[in-house]
Amino acid sequence: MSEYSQFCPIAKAMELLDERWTILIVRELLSGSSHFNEIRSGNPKMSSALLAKRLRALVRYELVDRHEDGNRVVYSLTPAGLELRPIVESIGIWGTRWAADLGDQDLDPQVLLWDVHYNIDHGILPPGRTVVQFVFPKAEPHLRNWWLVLTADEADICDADPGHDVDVTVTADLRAFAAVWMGDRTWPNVLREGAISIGGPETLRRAFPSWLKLSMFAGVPRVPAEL
Amino acid sequence: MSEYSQFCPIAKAMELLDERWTILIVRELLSGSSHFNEIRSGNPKMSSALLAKRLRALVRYELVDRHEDGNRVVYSLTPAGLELRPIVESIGIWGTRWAADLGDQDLDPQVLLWDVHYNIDHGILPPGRTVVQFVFPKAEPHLRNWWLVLTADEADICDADPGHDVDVTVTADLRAFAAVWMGDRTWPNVLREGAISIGGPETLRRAFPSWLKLSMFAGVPRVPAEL
DNA sequence: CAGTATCCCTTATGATACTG
DNA sequence: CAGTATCATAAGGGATACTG
Repeated sequence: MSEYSQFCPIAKAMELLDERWTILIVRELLSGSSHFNEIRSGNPKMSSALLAKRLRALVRYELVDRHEDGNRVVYSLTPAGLELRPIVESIGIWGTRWAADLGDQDLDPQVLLWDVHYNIDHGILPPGRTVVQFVFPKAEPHLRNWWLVLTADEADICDADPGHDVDVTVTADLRAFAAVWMGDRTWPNVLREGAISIGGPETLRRAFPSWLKLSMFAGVPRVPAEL
Repeated sequence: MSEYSQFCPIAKAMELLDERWTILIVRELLSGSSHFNEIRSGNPKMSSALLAKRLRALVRYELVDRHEDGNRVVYSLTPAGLELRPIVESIGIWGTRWAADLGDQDLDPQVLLWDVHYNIDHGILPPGRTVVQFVFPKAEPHLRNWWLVLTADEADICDADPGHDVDVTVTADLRAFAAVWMGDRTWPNVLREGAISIGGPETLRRAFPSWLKLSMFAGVPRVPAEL
C-alpha cells in the first residue's frame, strides 16, 4: 500500500482499494468464490503470484479472512469487506453506462462463462444433471469448447470434456452472447439472426435461455444515444 | 490505461479508475475545483507532472473536459464524470467506517483546510470580510500558519499572511481539529480540554464553530466498537 | 490445491528545474 | 497559471518453473 498522506476518508479508502486487480478480487468474493483457484477462474489473466500477493494484502487490511479448512484454504470477506458491495455495485452500474464498449480482447469466454455459472436459475432446470456444451467457433482453439454441468444445486464450468452426455449445444458468436448476457440484445433477436444457435431435443433447446439469469447489470438504464 | 481483458463492466470501469490519484482528482472536481492548481491544493503530495498526466488521461477517457477560457484553463466533469459521484461517495462512506485511523502523516493541514474552505456556511458570516488565522503549533514550521479569508461568496485559503487584520485566531492540535471536522469529537469537548482554543472578540469567538459545516462524511454511522 | 521463487523488463513517479 | 523536461530510482508485474 502506498499512501496519500491525507486525512480524507476517500483517500484512506483508496490506499487500500486502488491497486490493480483488488476490486476484481473483491467482486469474485462477493459473487461467491471462496478458493484461490475460483478467484483465478474469474480473473484468468492474473498470475498466481500476483493473486497471492493481493490476497495477502487484503488479509493484512482485514478485508479478507483466510481460513484453513482441512487441506483446503477458504477466503471470505470480513464485515469490512462485505461492506464494499455498494462500491463494487456502483462501479458496475457506472461501467455499464459509460464503459461498455468491448474490444475483441475483452471477449474472454472464460470470464463470461464464469459469470454465467454463478447466475443459473437452478429452480427451473430439468431434474438430475444437465450438460450444456458451448462452442465459440471464432475463439482461439483452446478457448473454443466449454461444458457447463448443471444440477439442482451446482453449476460447474469445464474447459475439457467432462465425459457426460451433452444435452444442449450452444454455438455462439461471443460478442452476441455477451450482448445478450449484458441485456443489450435479446435471445429471440440473436437466434433469429443466427448469431447464436441452440441444438438438442426441442424441449431443452427451448428451455435453455430461461436457465440463464442475466448479468446483474443487465437491467441498468443505458445512456440515451446523442441525437 | 492497462487492460483487464474482461467484458465485465466492473473491470471495464476499473481500467479507467484504478490508477493512483485518479479518484482523488475526481473528488476535487466534484467538490468544486476547476483549475489545475486548485486540484493540486487538494492533493499537495501529487507532483505537477503527474497531475498533468492524469488529467490528460481523464480527458482522453471523456470523464473530464478541458476548456481554455482566455488565459486560464478550466477543467470540468463530463456527464460520465459527474456520474462518478455515487462511487466516490460510497468510497468515502466506507472509508469513514473502516479506514478512519489516521497516522501522523495523514494530518496534512493543507488538505484539511482545503476541505474546510469548500464547506463554509457563508449565510451566517458577519457582514464584509472575516479573516481567521489557524495556528497548528506542532506542525512543521512552514505548515504552521494559515489564513482563511471569508466573504459572503468566497473562501480563500492562504499559507502566507494575506495582510488583512485577523478577526479570529484558532490554535489547534491538528488531530483534534480533524476529529471535530470528521464528526468524531465536538467543539465543546475539544475546547473544554484545551486541544483547540479560539481567540478574538467574544462574539466572533463564540460564532466561529458554526461557520464551519463539517465534513460531508461527519454524519456517517460508525462501526460499533467490539465488546 | 494453493501457492513460492526467480529472473527480468517495463512503468511509475519523486525530485528538481525550467517556460510562455 | 498551467504546465514541460529530464533524470534516477523504485515498484509493478509477466513468464516460467517449482513445491508440499
